[in-house]
Amino acid sequence: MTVARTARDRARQEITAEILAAGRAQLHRTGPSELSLRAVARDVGMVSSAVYRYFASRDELLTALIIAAYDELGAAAEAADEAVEDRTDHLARWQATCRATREWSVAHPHDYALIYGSPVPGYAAPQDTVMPATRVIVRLVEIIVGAHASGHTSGAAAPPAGAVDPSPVVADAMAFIAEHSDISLEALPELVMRTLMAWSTIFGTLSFELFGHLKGSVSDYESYFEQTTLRLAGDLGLA
Amino acid sequence: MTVARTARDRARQEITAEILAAGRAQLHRTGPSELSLRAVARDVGMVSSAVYRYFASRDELLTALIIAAYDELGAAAEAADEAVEDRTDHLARWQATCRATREWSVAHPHDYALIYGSPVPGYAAPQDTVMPATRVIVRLVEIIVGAHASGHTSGAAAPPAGAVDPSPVVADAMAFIAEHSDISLEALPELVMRTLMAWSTIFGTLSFELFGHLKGSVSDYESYFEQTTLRLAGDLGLA
DNA sequence: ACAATGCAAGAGCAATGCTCTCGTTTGTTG
DNA sequence: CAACAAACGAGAGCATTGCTCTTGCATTGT
Repeated sequence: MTVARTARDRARQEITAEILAAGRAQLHRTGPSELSLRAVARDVGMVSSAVYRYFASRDELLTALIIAAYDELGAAAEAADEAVEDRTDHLARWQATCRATREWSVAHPHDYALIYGSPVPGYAAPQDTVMPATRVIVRLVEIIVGAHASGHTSGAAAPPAGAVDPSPVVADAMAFIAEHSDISLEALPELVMRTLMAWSTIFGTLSFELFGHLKGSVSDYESYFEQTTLRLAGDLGLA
Repeated sequence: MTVARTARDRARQEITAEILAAGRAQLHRTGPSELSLRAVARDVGMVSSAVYRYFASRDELLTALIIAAYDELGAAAEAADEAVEDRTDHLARWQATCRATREWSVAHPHDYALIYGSPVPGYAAPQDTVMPATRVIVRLVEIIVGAHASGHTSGAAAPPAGAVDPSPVVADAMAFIAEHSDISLEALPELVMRTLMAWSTIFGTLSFELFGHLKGSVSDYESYFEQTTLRLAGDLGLA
């Protein structure tokens, strides 16, 4: 956060925040594709053209909202993990992190759709969004690798017959982790593979729930999710 | 398909199909939320108001396109399964069905986003869409249950310690299968639970791939998907 | 042959994203 | 302190959207 020097700078920051908040509020009422820059302008008592002094386009406003959503979700997940007192109970940490992810998602379905739903066409996520987007999965990786490093594991799911060495497939993911964190996961490609799968399962399940694909198949979404993440933890060898 | 009796009926069916095709084509160029009824009208050489004789609203056009997409995907998956000659090789059938699902999805990303992305706000999927939507998962269930019924299985993943009986959680799904198919899966709640999870993983993975969430983590999407479904098959006990 | 119906066209409404041009306010520089 | 440049808010305007309504024309079944 840069310090606001002049009064104008301060006003600019404030108004920018106001616009973002109004956009946020409108997002909760309508939905990503329905977000109207004019309506946001009305909410903050400005004329539509004035908003363009702060955001060059509707997409730029969306990008800011996307980053905010990623950060909020990431913070919620991290906080839930850190609230677990026994830091060696990796299963509890895993479940808490997953649970917080779901709770934030069902509490903010429109924000969830904004970041995990279909991208708005023609909109390419700028680089600013990638770091906030990784917070949840990075935390999950930390928990899993931490468990394996400290030996708090039971047997993880073994690769089935016919499976090839997943090293080349997950090489990029391993490189990313190696670069952006101090976690060491050399010689654990199968675990990384399973972690990616679990990650996909978690958000696939949430998307299914929030987008209505589980209607008719599952009634108690919370229990279903809980049982799902529990089995994923088992597959990952979390004791 | 009802037989077109009068010339007027025939023209109506033809024009309806033309509108749908134009909508389809436009969808491939832009995206669900960008689909413009006026542009579709222009494509088929009509004025926008004329289209309303065939579809009461933009949402109704979208619904028709959604059903078409579900049916196309379902048909592709079923055809891939049926192309496997050895009907007892349930693993091959599973992999073929999954592979076809992905192939259709990457070939039709916009149609995929239409059915598995964020729903358009205020739009509630009408009842007509639910049966076509179930074709893929029903086929997957058939393969899995068929394998278990005929004994072509190795050990499926066991529920981890602390897991509760998933029966109540998956009761609705079992009731649905019992009603809409002749598959018998009594006393297999854990398998149903794992099947739902695998289903979520498959489409979670596809959503991640198509919506750009795997960028930077996976480079060879095809191999990654293949290895993913292979492990899911293992978890489901497919030999 | 005729009345009823189906249909396409056009005008029109409210709303959208975005651009451009105005004065006005603000901050910096000579 | 004065002058200039940059930032700013307001308003008008453009092209576009989904949708409604009315008006005629063509097709249909009797």
